Amino acid sequence: MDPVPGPRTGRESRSRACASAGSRTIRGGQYARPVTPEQLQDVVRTAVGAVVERGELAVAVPADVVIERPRNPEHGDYATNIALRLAKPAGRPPRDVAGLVAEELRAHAGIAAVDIAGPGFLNITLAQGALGKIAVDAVTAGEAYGRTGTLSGQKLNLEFVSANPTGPVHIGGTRWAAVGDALGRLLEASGASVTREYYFNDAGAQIDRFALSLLAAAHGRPVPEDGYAGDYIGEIAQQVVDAEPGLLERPEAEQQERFRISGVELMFAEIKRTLADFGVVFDVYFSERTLHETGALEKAITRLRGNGHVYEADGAVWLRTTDFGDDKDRPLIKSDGAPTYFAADCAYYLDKRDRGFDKVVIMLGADHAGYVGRYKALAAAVGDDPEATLEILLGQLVNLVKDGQPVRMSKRAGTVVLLEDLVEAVGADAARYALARASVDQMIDLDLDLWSRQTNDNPVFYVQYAHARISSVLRNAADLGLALGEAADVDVAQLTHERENDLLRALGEFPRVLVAAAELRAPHRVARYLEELAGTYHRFYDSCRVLPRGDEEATALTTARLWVCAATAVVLRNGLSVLGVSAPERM
RNA sequence: GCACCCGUAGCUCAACGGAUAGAGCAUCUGACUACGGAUCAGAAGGUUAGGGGUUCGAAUCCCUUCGGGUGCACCA
Repeated sequence: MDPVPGPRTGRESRSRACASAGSRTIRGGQYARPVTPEQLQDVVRTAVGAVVERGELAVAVPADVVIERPRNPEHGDYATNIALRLAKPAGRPPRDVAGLVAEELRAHAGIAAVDIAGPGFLNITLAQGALGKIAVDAVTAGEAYGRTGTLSGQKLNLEFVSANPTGPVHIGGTRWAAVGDALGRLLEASGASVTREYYFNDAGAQIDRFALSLLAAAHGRPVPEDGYAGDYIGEIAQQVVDAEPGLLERPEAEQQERFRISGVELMFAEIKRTLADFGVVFDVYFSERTLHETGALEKAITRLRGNGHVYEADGAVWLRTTDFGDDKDRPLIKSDGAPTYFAADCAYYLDKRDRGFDKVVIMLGADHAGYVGRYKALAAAVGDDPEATLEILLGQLVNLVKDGQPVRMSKRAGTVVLLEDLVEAVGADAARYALARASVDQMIDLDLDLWSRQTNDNPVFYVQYAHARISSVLRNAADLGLALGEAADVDVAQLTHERENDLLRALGEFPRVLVAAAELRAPHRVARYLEELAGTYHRFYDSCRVLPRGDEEATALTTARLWVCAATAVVLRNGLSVLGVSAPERM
């Protein structure tokens, strides 16, 4: 995928310019009317700097200032805990520190009020009507709203799913498809260059078993020991036979080879198609076999040996991963001379690094948690700092529940719930949303009965409905001949209703939500935010009439509210887009 | 036995060390002769598994007990 430079908003570049301007005292200067948390952050930082400069406080001006959106509306538009943070280093009671900073902030033109609350929180109320600018910013930026450059310059390789082409993608892989793809979009929204990669094993015992299973199926024989069952085996076997008439009369070894090659090809095509229908497309599908064929494997071992971490014992070749915190050393080459899967992992990691990726990110299921130690060790063994170049994200597995009973899964027995089953039951949007809205640390119980009912239990409808509703309002506005007009002509000061302010503050949070979600590798935060935003819009809609009724005339307030609607639609669209979920204009 | 993840409302799940722990669904009570009621307002529902500790402040960090999941191969 092409690197997305992440168009920046003017707001952000101003923010950066200010950050580097130092702690100069600015009274109503840089941000005459700060409205976004980012702007307020700079204002607070500047205020602290001024207090320090006057010698009233002996602390270093903090680089990051936490601006929160208080849950309780009585606590103002924004709040900061800066005084609580500075109290200890300053050797002063929090409320004293708060008083000094508050006084400085009150002098700022765009700030209407500053209250000291509780242990020393500063509750900040902005000038009346100031928040409306957020709507103008969002609409003006459009698809770029929320995109930042916090990760710009980073070249990341994001590997996920990586299911072997011996069967269809099951529910576990589906979770990584949904979360991994969303994470990719999220990282791109923060300015990173992301390559989505799928590593597949097309050499080795698993594939042999797959080929033997196809062979058996084609001859009507029972599934071999350790073979794969499932309807798809018979179907693929049939496809191979159809494509190569007379295959079954050739020597068995030759047949097996043909089934292996064609079978993998067909199975993989099926996997790609299913994933594409799910909205997930990889930039690179990396074949393990190529690592063997190009000699990359030997080169990797040679390099590890050169670094002095390889030894031989019991006829096998080992990597001393215990030098880097692993539980036990890992074999690279078995005593029978065959390379291990781990050896291919080493070569693969080096290949990614050679391709210029700053960081290698791998998403694994919890059933692969045991691999983290050896991965980290191999990165260290080639001379990298694993903390900097390798990130392994572990996700808990998906539990299936049907009739109140857990569904046991076994790929080889053919009792699996597949990606396509889930999509067929609830649709791609709901499936992606539901899987992406839970933290990956959380094991999720997926009730198949509930999902197959296709009821409104899924919050994705709530979010999508908000978008459809806004679309309807904007359509009706167009029918009435009402347009947004130019940004410069909007009188945002008209927006003073409490529900409007709630909504505007929520819209202003979006960029920070994306930044935090990207940093924490937590796409589910975006989903949670969207649910909250949808609710905030519905409440606004309920108490703030947008369009004129009957023969009423449109007013400046009408236009301003249309901007608020349009801005909300922009954020819902951008947020859903990160999750790979559609934002329908009608439902 | 060792390691990692988890334990939050009846259910499914949120909550960068911050204020009164939040949503959706389910339950109860209300609101449609004007922008989509797939909505909104309100109620009820919690000792954040239990116990210690760290500090201005802990669901969050540390220790510990209990409970659940996963992994501990010269398999891939």
